[in-house]
Amino acid sequence: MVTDFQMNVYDACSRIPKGRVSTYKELAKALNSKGYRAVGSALNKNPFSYCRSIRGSSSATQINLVPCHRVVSSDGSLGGFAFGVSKKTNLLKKEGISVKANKIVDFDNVFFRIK
DNA sequence: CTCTTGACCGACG
DNA sequence: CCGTCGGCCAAGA
Repeated sequence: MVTDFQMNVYDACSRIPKGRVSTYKELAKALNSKGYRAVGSALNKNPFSYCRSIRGSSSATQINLVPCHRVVSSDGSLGGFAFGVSKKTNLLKKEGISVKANKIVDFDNVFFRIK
């Protein structure tokens, strides 16, 4: 089942624009909480994962999927990913974010602060 | 209700 | 620049 907390996490996460990244801490803060770890756990169970084949590619912009790969650790390192960090790296690069040695390049520049 | 387990964080040595 | 440690918080056993 999906708890309220988790939904809040997914919602906050989905606000991160393409080509930018945020942190677990920032997400928690947006939820008015200090449960950084809990946020990570929630993303881990993310039922709306980006890796789920975006079939059709038809047209519609119905993407209600949560871009959980745009969430990294507060020190700029990648953090984790349910389908493997390498997968996460690829997705990020595909969006124009460079990653090196398991860290976001120019982190301060691509960091997105949630309202 | 009480552990235990994380995609975490910050301070310290 | 490591590795450890204590603190956080939600879920699940």
